[in-house]
Amino acid sequence: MLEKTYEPGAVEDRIAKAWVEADAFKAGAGAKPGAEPFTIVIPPPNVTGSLHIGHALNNTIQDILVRYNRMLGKDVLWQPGTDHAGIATQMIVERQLMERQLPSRREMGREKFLERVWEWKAESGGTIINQLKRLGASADWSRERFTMDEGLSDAVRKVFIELWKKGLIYRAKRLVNWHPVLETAISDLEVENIEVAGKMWHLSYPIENSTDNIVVATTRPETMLGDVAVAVHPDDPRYQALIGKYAVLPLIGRRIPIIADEYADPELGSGAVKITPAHDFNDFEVGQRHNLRPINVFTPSAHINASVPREYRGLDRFEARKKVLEDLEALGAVLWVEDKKIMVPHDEKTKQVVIEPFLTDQWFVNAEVLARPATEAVRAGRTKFVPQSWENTYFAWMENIKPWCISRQLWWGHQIPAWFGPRLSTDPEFGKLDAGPKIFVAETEAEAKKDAAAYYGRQVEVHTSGLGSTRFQKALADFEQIQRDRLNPTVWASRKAADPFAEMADSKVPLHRDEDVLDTWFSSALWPFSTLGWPANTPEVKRYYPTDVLVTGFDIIFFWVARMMMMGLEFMGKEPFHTVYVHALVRDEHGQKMSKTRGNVIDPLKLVDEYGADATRFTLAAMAAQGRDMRLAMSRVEGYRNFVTKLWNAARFLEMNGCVREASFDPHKLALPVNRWIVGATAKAVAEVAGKIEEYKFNEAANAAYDFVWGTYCDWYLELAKPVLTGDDAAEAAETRATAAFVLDQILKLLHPFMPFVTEELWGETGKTGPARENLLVLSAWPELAGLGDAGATAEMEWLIAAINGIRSVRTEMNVPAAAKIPLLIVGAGEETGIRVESQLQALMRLARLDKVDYGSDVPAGSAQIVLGEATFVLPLAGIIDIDAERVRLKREVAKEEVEMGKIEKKLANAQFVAKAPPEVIEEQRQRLADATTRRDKLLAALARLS
RNA sequence: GGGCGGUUAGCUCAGCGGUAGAGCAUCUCGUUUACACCGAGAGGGUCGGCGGUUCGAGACCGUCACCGCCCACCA
Repeated sequence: MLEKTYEPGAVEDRIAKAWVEADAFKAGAGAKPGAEPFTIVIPPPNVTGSLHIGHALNNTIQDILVRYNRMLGKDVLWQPGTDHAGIATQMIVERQLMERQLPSRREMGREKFLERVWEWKAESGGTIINQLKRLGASADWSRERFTMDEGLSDAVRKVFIELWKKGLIYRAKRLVNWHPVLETAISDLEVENIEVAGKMWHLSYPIENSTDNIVVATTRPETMLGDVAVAVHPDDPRYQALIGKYAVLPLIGRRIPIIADEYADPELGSGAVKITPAHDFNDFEVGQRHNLRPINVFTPSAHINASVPREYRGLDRFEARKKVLEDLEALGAVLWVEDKKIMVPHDEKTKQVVIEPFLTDQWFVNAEVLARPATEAVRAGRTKFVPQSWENTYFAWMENIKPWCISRQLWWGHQIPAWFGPRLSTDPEFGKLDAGPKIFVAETEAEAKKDAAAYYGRQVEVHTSGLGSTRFQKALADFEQIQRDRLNPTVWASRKAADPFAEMADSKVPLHRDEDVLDTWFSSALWPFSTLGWPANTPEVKRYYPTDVLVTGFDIIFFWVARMMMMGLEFMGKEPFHTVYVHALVRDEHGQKMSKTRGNVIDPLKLVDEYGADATRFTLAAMAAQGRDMRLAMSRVEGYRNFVTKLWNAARFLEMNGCVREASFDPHKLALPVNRWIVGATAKAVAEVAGKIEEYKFNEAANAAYDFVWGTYCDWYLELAKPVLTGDDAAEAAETRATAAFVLDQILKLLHPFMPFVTEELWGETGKTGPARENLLVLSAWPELAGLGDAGATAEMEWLIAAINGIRSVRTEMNVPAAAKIPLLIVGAGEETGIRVESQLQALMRLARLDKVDYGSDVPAGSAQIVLGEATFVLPLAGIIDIDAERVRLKREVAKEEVEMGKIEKKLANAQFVAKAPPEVIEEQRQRLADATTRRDKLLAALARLS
């Protein structure tokens, strides 16, 4: 017995367990023999994360695709897992240390700290996975992966090394976006430019040996400490005489050249621009063009460093700005200050920390080379974006792609498999400025040592990170010094004289592993194949790569999708998926992006608690229109919760009426029109829903299912079935019971991808009677109903529905009490109407609440009349209805028809229309005109009969 | 400064070349063999403005207005 109401809380847990026990989500579960694979990799949520509404949408869509394809009998793999999320995770654990007043990250050291992060991961890393399970996500949880798993780490190392060997990874001293609080490089994509009310200071720099000045402007005056030039446009007539001369940098006294560079825009400000290569991306390029050595004035925490006069050292960048301005003011070098809205780069996550361009040694991927095939794959249509408009975004970014800085100065992540050592004097780079250390990239330390030993021709000693990089730097410098000394016999002789061990000093080479880790997205980029076991040639790699669909939000097209495309093509030779479905962003009711800092987050788990996972999922699916963000309204969730209840009650109705499935049931052999009609309508709904899912139009699929179940099956079929079930024809009743049960089965399948819990529960409950179920619903086959449908039965039922609607409408308008049963007189009925009335008499009487139906030719005075085909349905309501009201009603109906007729007549009178419109459209219009005219005439006749 | 998207019923949103839709809200009715998380009925829109294409335009094109997002180095 079904409970009176559906209680999602209790049921969902039980159903979830049943699925797990049946291994229903395992790769290949329910697959037909010889089935083709269908693969989706989950966008791995941050291991630190908890489920937000975007995850809920993202995973609901994936689950709909996965469950649907599983029911089609494909060999389905939904590969789940989590991402180690370098920065976010490290920050969480660091915050935890602080809160518990434990030693800080640096105090405890790298090894201890990482142990702690792993502990934390073991404790809380499963949170989001459990939350996904609560949503009903049917991923193969037995295959859960983590981006820092051993296997995935192998893949990362392998890819790094291969790209290094191909020259697609390199190390360079470049300006990067630097996070001065975290003290690491961050991605361009993690920087958000925020407009703030700022100021622009116009500064005057004196010209050397002259009384002249040159005026420059800046929004960041503290950077002037690192100025190395002033640039003017080569054609700017105002400055021709100054090009090649020197300005004297105030406060510092440095002579800086006045250079000609087209970067300077004569239209802007004074036309002269200060050049600070270490602290501005444009200036860096100018500096390179003119061979200017950048002067970095910041420490990693954006305090002033030792390269400037003592009084500024140690100041925070904003304090330094103040002091620099004060001092410049004192010199009279500040000409004027302008209020200005300026774009300031902020850390995207907190939007608090101002990001600095900072000169550091970093690792880069030559993204330009990798982007070419990745762009081509989309151009050629081998990978398609849905909606397609996102392809433009993808192209725009890919075609302007910049080197990808992949190193991060963090501890939590994949440590870069590179070891640094000194250069030998025989090395062509030896002694060159900025040559950097000798780099050994290798799988393991042992291999790095082997390579190093080969290079140096002697043993090497690996300095562990515990040694600290300062000591290593010294060892490195000492080694190189000896190298240098050896090159000069005189120097070497005196050195040997001073130091008896000099000869031995470089017998051991100091080698040190790079302490940096890789950008989290580096490992995410490999996700579609690393999760399948690559670089090992596993059966899964062969079977499930390339995957089918990637379901994601647009915010990570650059971060992730583009990079998976690059890595997939480079290492697997095939694009990682044929379709990228880009879903909407879920916004709050005001259209704002949901975020913790805004405090406008709708917690999907609360929705699940309150309304059930099915209602939550269905809402998200129903609102997932392509190409548009969704604003989530609670009323929608409630409405779809009601839909779940409606389905539940329909099943209860069947149960109460003994509507049990029959093994021998054949939907092709039904006697009653109502049953023939509903199986046809079911087939149509199934085809519609399937088609919409395959087009990724989840909202239309959900709505089609909803309309069919509520609007057709519940509102009409079950109501029409009632008189048959209680009627005295046992055969008809039996057929109807079996049909009702059969259609419910199809409905459960149809809705299962959207509402897995309640449908599985009902599948189980309805399976307790009738033929035994072979499988859980999750593993059952998608309905095969092609070919069902009966035009005659459909026409008859549509006629019946129109008749009932017509009578109901009149009853309400004429204020006939709902409880009152009234007679119906049919006038002018032809043969077809007669047959239909006979066939549907019971249904008509019950649903229209009639007490008898007669045929006649006269219309009694004071009757309400409804035109239906060739017949007029007369409700003799003398004394009950208000004649004037009925006259008004009929006139309104006449007017409606005449408006319609007018429109069509105008169209048909238009020679252009008749000449150019397709014949079927013209025919349709003619038919509509004829119909409207008939209805109008009958209504006029009815009106005439009234008086 | 570029690019993208939006503007349709009171609210949240579908529809994107041939009869304006849904959910919620509103109004009326409701002794009915499931369901009041329900049933029946009703009201409510010149589809942002203007121009154009077309036999025909919420729908296609142009333009304007407002809203939102993404990208971008104005010192």
